[in-house]
Amino acid sequence: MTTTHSADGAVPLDRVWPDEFFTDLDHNCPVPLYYQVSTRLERAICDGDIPAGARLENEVAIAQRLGVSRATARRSIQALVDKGLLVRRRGIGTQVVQGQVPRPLELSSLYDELKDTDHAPATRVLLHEVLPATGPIAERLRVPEGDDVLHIRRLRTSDGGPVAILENYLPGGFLDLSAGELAAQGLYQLFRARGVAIRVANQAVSARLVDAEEADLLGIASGDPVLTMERIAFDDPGDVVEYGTHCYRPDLYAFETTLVAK
Amino acid sequence: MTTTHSADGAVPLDRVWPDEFFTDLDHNCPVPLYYQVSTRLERAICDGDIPAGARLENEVAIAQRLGVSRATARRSIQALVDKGLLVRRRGIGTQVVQGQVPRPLELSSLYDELKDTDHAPATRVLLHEVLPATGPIAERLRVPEGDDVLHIRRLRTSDGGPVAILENYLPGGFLDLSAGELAAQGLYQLFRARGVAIRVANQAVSARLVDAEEADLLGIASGDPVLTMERIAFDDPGDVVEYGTHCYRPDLYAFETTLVAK
DNA sequence: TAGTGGTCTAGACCACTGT
DNA sequence: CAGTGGTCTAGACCACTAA
Repeated sequence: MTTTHSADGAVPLDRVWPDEFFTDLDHNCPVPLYYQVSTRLERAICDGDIPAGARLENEVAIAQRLGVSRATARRSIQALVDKGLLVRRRGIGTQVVQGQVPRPLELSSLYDELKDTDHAPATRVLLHEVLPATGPIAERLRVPEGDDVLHIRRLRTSDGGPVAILENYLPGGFLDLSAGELAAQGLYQLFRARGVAIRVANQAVSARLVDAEEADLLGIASGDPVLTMERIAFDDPGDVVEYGTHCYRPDLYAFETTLVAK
Repeated sequence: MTTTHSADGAVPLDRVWPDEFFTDLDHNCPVPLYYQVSTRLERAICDGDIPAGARLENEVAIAQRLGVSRATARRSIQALVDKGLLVRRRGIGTQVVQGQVPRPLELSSLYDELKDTDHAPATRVLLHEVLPATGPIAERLRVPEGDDVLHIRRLRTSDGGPVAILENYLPGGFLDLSAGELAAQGLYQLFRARGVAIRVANQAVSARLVDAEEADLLGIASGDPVLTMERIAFDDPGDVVEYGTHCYRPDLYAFETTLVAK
């Protein structure tokens, strides 16, 4: 067998690197080089321009072709390894993962998810009140008991049908969030608009039976199950931004994730 | 205010770096330097030896103290940033996240989870058969329809009580997995023992009502809800290793996760 | 302005894999 | 053995933040 083929349509086993996708790298652009490479490479893979199972050229060769250091090339590749698109094996090489399309999804809001998947999200604000934090709420929001917090309850619909009931508590800094704002945008959008970036969140997903009021709101029968999610979200400095307990119609919603081993 | 305090018990606002935790770094050890630093640093944070909210010394100083390059020190810190324990801000510094203990949890098996949390997991094999793959199963396992696959159904108990019913299909390479092995160990343990490393998994969590047989097995009433999980797991080269549909008692189990924003 | 993290380079040596 | 990814170094310049 020779070492280099060029146009064998069937199974390109030899090293692959499509230079043509990387002609417009800009070393003077404010966007980092590794990111430019990474995004282009990701697109080439997702579009199938680099076929599943293909072996990439080795890192030093890639770095040379791109005109960047090996560290930079490596960092670009690492980003896709972390996403589960590429697999590295020492002594072997780097390979595109075999057929599958691992969806991204992480730490996003229901509103964003629905919007991104071409559903039309809408929100009805069922409750909007400021009250002093009771024990359990104060504990979860990490504020002193008795501090004013915002308590909201929303019905989230998608394409007109009810999908979830979202109950949230927010600490003192957000008392001025209006019902109008909450009806028009997702909670996490409002956070972003205020310059609050969610950094970490702890969440637990489970199930229970629906209660009568929820059944009515969600348009399901009493005795039906609901999917539940409880979440505490933290901002950059580690302060609690939101505590929420949500319940979802399990026939309309599931928590889908792609997990990548460390 | 002076720039360096030493023993002000209350609020150590100045830069923090406990040299004493890093006296045993071994440059000749096969375990990577960045990993040695990272694990020690993580423990110091989790044990509270570096208090929540503390600001770390700057990266160049840390690197000097450790006797490593800045890149290595940086990589150690980055690992903890990815875990949500640290926050970096350009022009400001690196800070320990304010009070919380984000649990790890990612791509692990129920068996491991129970074991790690000091519960005693046990497995009863309810079903163990080899059969030709029907359409939907073949599609999910990415094997030709009619290929032999292993179909298993297990009851997982914790401290003697039933927690979940695990139904799985495995492709041809695993037909020889015995019922005895499955009773004694978790599925993912068996994979590891065979040198199969799970790399990526797609999973969806939802809820439904329990059926009569399941209710009996799980020791709950018919009409009760169960938490469901469906998962397809891929190994290093991207081949499907396992397809499973599980159902859990929601009063005994929840999917807990810590999400970190990219 | 001085200090911080964010990026990048051009080397180097090693451990592992196949032949 | 030669080739691969994994790690590490010692520099450098930049963008951002605060005083």
